[in-house]
Amino acid sequence: MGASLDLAVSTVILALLPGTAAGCGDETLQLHLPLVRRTREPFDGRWALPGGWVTPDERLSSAARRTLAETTGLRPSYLEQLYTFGAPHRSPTGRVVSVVYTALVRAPEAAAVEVGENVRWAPADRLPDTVGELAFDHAEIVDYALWRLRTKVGYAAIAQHFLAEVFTLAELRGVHEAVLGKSLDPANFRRSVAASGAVEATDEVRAGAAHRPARLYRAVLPPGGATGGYPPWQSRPELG
Amino acid sequence: MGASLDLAVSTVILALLPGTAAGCGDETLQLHLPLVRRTREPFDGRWALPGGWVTPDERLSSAARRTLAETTGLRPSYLEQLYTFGAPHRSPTGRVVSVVYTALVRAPEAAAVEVGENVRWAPADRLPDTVGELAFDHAEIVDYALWRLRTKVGYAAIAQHFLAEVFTLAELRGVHEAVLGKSLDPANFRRSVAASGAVEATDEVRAGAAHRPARLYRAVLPPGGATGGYPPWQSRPELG
DNA sequence: GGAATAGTGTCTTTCAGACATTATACG
DNA sequence: CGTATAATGTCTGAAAGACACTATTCC
Repeated sequence: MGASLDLAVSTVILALLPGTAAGCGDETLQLHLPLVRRTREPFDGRWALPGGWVTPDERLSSAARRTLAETTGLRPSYLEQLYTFGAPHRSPTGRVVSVVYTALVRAPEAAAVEVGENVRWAPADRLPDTVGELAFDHAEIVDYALWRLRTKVGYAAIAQHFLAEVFTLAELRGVHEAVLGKSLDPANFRRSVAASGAVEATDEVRAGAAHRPARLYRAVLPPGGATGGYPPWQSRPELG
Repeated sequence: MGASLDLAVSTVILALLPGTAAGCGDETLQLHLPLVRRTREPFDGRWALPGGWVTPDERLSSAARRTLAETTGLRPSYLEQLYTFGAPHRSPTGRVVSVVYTALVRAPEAAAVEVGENVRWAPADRLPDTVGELAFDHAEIVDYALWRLRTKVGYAAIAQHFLAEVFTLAELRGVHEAVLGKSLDPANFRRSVAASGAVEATDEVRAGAAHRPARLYRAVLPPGGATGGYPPWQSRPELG
């Protein structure tokens, strides 16, 4: 029946880490992703997205979770199917179709990744400068994942997956600013987030800084009780 | 390397046809899709989405075009990857991963489809009433395709793919109304379409009706010259 | 009190929606 | 001339952006 081809999953894992880039001496947050170095042909020595083969009995999202855990040890706070890439000559070794996922991880988990000779974090916007050309068509895949995150953050509540369970609005705004690459007006950001109903105030504050303490908020999952009008699943466990 | 599984493509083909549904005696346009009847197990006798297996040397989108042409004879004016479904037990006969595409076809082409014992058009919103339960998870897939079309028609210029090369704004509005299932204010629709830059006026009009002739418009492809800020490809030939 | 950020108020612009009005065809 | 739709004008309310202002904490 089916053709003789190999089905893989790859994941664009994104985390917000302090900008290690040149000229960013400050606390600037920057999108980073973990890459793994290939240790065999094709593209031996080049950096690539974490991934692996799909086994017969697991769902695609489970394969994504498993392979990214195996290669990086990470467990994402958010996982979403991005796109399926299957051009005939993506891989020089034969036909490979890759179902690509996007994952978001929080900074503490990201920091726990054991970086080594064959695993490293790289700033998502400056991949060629830092790690050279990626293997396969992975550079294109990363570009698409970034485009989608940047557009989606405008209408869906996903930025919180970069943060802890409770967070201040300034922290949430920092995430948006880092993702979009521009600064946002604190007052207007506060209003639009409040109006969206995506967060609810807790009765706690974050004190300790040299200014008025900030209230802590928590993400509120689906607006209504149904899917909120967005993807039919994505709020259900997963689908496949 | 890869697991032993079968890779298929299926396509949700959508056309706007006069509503044949009960209670719709008028010119009401309604979203329809062609279904094919299965002639073997599993789901023998049930209706299913057109599709087939991916061959080793064709891109996924080509496989979608080929299989939908083979089963229905259609050649779509628009084709876009929707989602990849791969739950372990979607098919009782073994692991099947389906890359699903959405296609839009114009009414004249749709009318040319040879309907028969094993091919028919069905109204997209009333599938259970007209054709019973679809095979596999195809009902869920159709729901998702409809959801995506309805959300996308709000921000992307895709409704024109249901129309001929030139069209009046009333025709374009009729498409939007049929897709969204609600009527739109002609004046406001005209303004928003003009502001989007998605259409340009020709110097021709459509006369012959008992009222002032309507100007004909043509779709203008990518707003600027680049991708217009939307998916990195989707304006390029195809990718993946 | 000074510095710094949290949080509010307000003005303007933009845009969607409701709806009135004018324009131009056919019969 | 009547009718029907094309196309334009205008008003209103909601939301986004710019920015002034008040509130509260640490030092």
